[in-house]
Order: sequence, then C-alpha cells, then structure tokens
Amino acid sequence: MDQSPPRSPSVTVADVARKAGVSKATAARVLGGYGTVSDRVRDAVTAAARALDYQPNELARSMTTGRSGTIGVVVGDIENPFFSLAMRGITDVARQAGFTVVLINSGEDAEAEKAAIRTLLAKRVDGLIVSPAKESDVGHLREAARAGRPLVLLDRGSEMLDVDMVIADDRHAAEGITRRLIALGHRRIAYLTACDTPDHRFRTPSDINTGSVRRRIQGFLGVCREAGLDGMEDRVHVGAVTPEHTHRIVTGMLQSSQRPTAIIASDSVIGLEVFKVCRALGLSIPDDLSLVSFHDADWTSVTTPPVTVVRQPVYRLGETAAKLLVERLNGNHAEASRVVLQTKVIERASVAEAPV
Amino acid sequence: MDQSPPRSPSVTVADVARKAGVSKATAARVLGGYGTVSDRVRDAVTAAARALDYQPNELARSMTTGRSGTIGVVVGDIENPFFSLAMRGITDVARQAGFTVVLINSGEDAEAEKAAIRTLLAKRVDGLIVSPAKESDVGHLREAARAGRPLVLLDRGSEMLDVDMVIADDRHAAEGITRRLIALGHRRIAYLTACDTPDHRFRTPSDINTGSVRRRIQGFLGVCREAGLDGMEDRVHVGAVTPEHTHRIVTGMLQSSQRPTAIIASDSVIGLEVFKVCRALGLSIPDDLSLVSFHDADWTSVTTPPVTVVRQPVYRLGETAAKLLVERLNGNHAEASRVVLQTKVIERASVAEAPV
DNA sequence: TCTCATTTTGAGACCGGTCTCATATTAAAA
DNA sequence: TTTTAATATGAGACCGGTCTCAAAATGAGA
Repeated sequence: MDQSPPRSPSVTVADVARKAGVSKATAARVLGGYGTVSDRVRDAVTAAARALDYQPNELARSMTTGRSGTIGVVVGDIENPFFSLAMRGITDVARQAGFTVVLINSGEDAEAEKAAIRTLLAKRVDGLIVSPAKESDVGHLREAARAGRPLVLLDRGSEMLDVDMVIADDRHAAEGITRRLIALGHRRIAYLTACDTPDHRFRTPSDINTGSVRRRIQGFLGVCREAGLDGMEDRVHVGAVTPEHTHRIVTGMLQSSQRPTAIIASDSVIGLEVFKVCRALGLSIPDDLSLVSFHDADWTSVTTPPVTVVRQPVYRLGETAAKLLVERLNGNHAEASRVVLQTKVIERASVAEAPV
Repeated sequence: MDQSPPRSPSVTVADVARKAGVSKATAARVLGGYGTVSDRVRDAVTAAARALDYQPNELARSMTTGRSGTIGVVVGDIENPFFSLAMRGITDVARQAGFTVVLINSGEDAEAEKAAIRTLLAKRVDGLIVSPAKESDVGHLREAARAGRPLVLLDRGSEMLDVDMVIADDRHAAEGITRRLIALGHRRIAYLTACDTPDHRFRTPSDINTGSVRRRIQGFLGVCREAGLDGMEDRVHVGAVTPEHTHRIVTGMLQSSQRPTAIIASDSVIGLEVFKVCRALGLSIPDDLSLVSFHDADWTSVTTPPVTVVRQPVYRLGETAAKLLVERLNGNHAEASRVVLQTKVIERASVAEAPV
C-alpha cells in the first residue's frame, strides 16, 4: 500500500551550479546568501535558479546548520478558545521572528504530552512552548531542556523546573473573586474545573496537577479559611473535562439539598455549561446562583445577564512566551525568568447577594 | 548577537554502532526498524542505544526518505473558533496517521498565504491543507500541487483547481434561511461578511474571492431574485474584518432610514457583534431585527434570545480534509474528489416575522 | 612591471540518517 | 560432506545543503 510518492526530482544547488557554469560551492553561496560572490556570478546564478525554478530545501539546510527554524508548541486542546487565542499570540511572534510553528494537542494527557515532546525533539525543533498537563511529572520537560532545546512554560509554571515561564496571577484573581462572593454573603461557593484526579474527587490542592488551576484553588480555599469557612474542599469539583461531564456535575450539585449559591468556573467552556444548566433547571442568575468564570470569552458580555469574569491576558500569554523563547534562541543565556501577567475582574451582572 | 546554540553533541547511529561493536549500517537497521538483523545483534544495539540515550534525528531521516512526516496547514485565523475547531479535526487525524502538523496563519491575506506555502514547501511538508484567502488567485496552490505535494482545500473550493476539497453546502444553507426570512415577510435583509473588496463595496458575487462566502451570497441573491426582490446587492456588506469594523458597519446600517429587518451574519464572530450592537442601540431581537448567523458557536444557544444558526460540520470539515490528505499520502491516485458536507439550520428564537 | 594583500572561486568533507550491493555467515538440501 | 539457498553484516554512496581551506584571480602600491 505504502507506495512511494512521486518525489518529483527537485532541482538542487548542484543543478543550478551546472547551469550557471560555476561550482556547487559558489552557487550555494549566492542561493544561501552567505560568503562573498562577485556581482557577475551572482547574477548568473540567480538567473539559472530562476530558469530552473529552484526551491531551497530547508531540511537539508537544517541538517548542517543544526537549526530547523521551527518551534514546537504543545497545548491541551486547540479547540479551547483559551489556547487558540494564546496560539495566535505565539504564531504572530514566531512568524515575525522567522520561525514556523509545529502544533501538537496533548488532550491534557501526560503520556500524550511525553510522546509529543519526543516527536518534537526528534524533528529537531529549535525550542518548545509547552502547557504541561501535570506539573509534578516533568521528567520529559527537564530532559528537553537538558538536550539544549530552550523551553518556555505557558500558563502553567512548575517550581520543579528552572525554565522560563509565563503565567497569569491566578491565585490573586481567585482570592479577589472569592472575597467578593463572601462579602456578598455567599457561604456555599463551588469551584469547578476540568482538571481531574484519579478518583474524580478533590481532597487537597496537591491533587491538582495543573499549576494555574491549583493556584486558583489555593487562593479560593485560603480566602475561605480566612473567612472562617471550613471544609470548602468538598465544594471543589474536578473532572469537568467535556460539556457532558460538566453538565452532569453541575446538575448534580444544583439539585443537592445544600446546593451552592455561587459557582466559580475555571474556564469559559465550563462557565458556558453552567449557564446552560441553570437555564435547563429554571434557575435564575444571579438571583438563585451567582456565577463567575475565568477567561473573558467574547460571548460572556452578551448573555442575559452578562457574566462576571476574570480577564486573563491570553493573547499576551502566548505572545510573551514566544518572545521569551525567541530571545533564548538568539542566545540569551540569562537565568530563567518567571513572568506573571496581571488579571482583572470584569464585574458584570452574574453576581449578586446570596439568596436568603 | 546570533550566537550559535549549545548544539549538545547528540549521539548518532555511528556512536551506537561503535558502542555495540557493529557496523553503522547494522545499527541503523535496528534503530530504523528496517532490514533484517539477528536477535543477538538487535539486543546489543538496543542496549547500546539505551545506554547512550540515543535520540533519532527525524531531519536526517527525512533527508533520505523524502518524507518529512509533516503536513502543512494554512488557515485564515486560528483565533476564530471556526478554524480552531477545524484544526482540532485535522490534528486528531494527523496524529492518528503518524503525521505532525505545521500551522501557519494567513490572516486572510493572499500574499501572506503565498509566503506560507513557499515556507511549507521549503520545509518539505508531505502535504498541504489550505483554506485559500482568494479562490481566484491560485497560482501558488497549483504550483504546490505540481511540485508533487498533495493539496486539500478546506472550506473553500475552487473551480480553477483540480484538487481535493472539502466544503459545506453553503449555498443551499443560504437559500434556506433566505427563503425562511422572506416567508416571514422580510424584505430588507442584509448579508454581512468579513470578506472585503478593494473599495469595500459589494456589486456582484464575483467581487468575493472566498468561495464559501461567495456561494452563500449567490444563494442569498438568487432566492431574493426569485422572490421578486431586486437590488439586494446593495444589502450585502463586506469588510467586517474586525469586531470594530463590524460594529461600525452594523451601527451604520441599523441607523439608516431603510434599515434592515433581518441580518444574516457570515460567521459567529460577526453574529456576536451584531448582537452587541443591537443591545447598545436598544433594539430587540427578534422584534426589531431578526438575526441568523453561520456557524453554530457554542454560545449561540445561551443568549437571550438564543440565535438561529446554520450549523456547519466544522470538526468534520477538518477531519475529512485530513483524511483525504492522508489517503493521498498513502498513494491514492484517484482523481480529485470534492466532498460537500451537509449543513443544518438550527431554529432558535432570533428570527420572527418582519416588523410592520 | 612585480609584489603583496584582498577578494573570488572551487574541491571536498560533513551533517545523520537510508539504502544498495557485495561479502560473510548460517541453515537446508543433496 | 558438499552444494545451494537464505539470511546477516559491512563498506560506502547518497540525500541537498553548509562550510573549511586552499588555490586562483584581482587590485593596489612600489
């Protein structure tokens, strides 16, 4: 079955050289734009190249130079607007800097992520931008870094790794909205995330491998504790990995006797699903339930009511990560930097006083 | 500035061969998984490779095999949920088939697209999936196809090109919703698209270079004509390239004396903006204005009212394109196929009878 | 006109794999 | 045991560029 492709015999520098009547080395010089060549020869070679429709082979070039001109990006799920926007930031910077981007979806699966990194390393990408599924399990990342491939962590840092990282101040944001909810009289506040644990239950923040989310939960729990609210660990729900899962979880919690009066959704996809379930259940936002969502997705301002969100500088997250990487690639050997971008709570109308 | 990267001296087959005490050719056989080797030698080489932590160099492999194991994808804007979802379909299939994906954003700019194709070709991608910005201007695509690189067109076909393409039956969908609107008494129906023309005005469908959109407009105008509505060309608005542009255009049309009673938005990003402008202007959907949007973005069902949309099988668009490409890469030499996926109108509540 | 520095050019090794082809080894058949 | 076929291994060319190094050409100064 695996028939060999046509392999149209592409024209090489040697072909151009022959046609131009010069040596391969000389032709390579003008075609590759390095070394010095006389004007006459340059013109001759250029003409020959055009006549033959010469197309350079980047692969061969990379072979000798050791630089492939590509950066590998591993994200959880490109379909999620969070990542697609960050990706836009990355590709914009990459293109500007003359790099091309290889994208791999990990599906938030650590094994898939490992395979992805291996593939990318084998393809000799010049550097990597990764949004690690599990921060605890970073052997493969350390290895990549050790292999001399600059690595930048996106949205999720890791204390265990001494590499560049760009994150948002999730903890601070979570603290802010939790305080606000508590000030409004909410006591039964639920936190809902897509991150999962082996038994789909949450006990302590260390169960959560996704750094950004762990920091949010830490912030959330911390403020609750300060306010004298205990046992809020039980109000943290994990495993909202698909809209269907989310639907089931939210329906369950909203139908329980001690149902929450406020929900914090860890991303816009989850926030949207919460919204849908409320509709289905005939619950009113914010009268029956207050809702705050992370990620200021574009639609959040047009719902009724518009939803209060934590605006993260998502595009800039990607952009900054790419910039950091490009700097490394250009020989910046300074020590690893940890960039924390500010978030902002956008107050809209999905939050109100807790019902009595 | 451009310091050479560390270039950690990676271990090669030759190194492994030496360590295992066999020839380079033999080591390559077991490492590359081809040819026949005795069990004893295989073990020895495997052990040596492990000891040295051998990492294969795909670049070198591609060099000789002529296959890079990558496919290039050029889309308008990965940030647009339409493309990010299609991209998900592509990456899923690609991964399954053992290919990796190189992504380039064209920004719907024909020149950028040309550059992208050139880059991709230079990197020796095995095949291409492109969502061409302009269908009329396909020289670079034809060239790619001629260079022996299979090409699949995504969402936008082209009669001028004899290559595989996967599109949605946009025309049919547009006809359906236009009929429906007319049946409800609408006469002033506007069509709004991001596609632009040199002077930002629309005269005839041939002004539109994006095939999918052109087909929709043709369907729209065709039905209008059938129904005796003339001069609807003036109701087609182009250039809604950013939310800001869209805002301006929509505000303008809704404040004119002969303002439309219905708007067809060519994608969900535009639909969202129309929604926002109505809010800002205090217009009620669907009482003052009926709205239909292409692309069943997830949020469209939670607005008040939820919006009637044309559901396109976006994921499957990408998935199918990738499948077609992989088949070609596996040696399918059948003639070019043109896959048309069905769309479906999801009736929600943003459409009502025309106001009197 | 001749020397010396400078610029151009060419020959060929090299990157790290694959792959062909000849040789060596082993197993099976006579 | 000898012949024959099948299987394993090694030597080295090759992919299409880059790059080093030495030879050749050019130009300035004496």
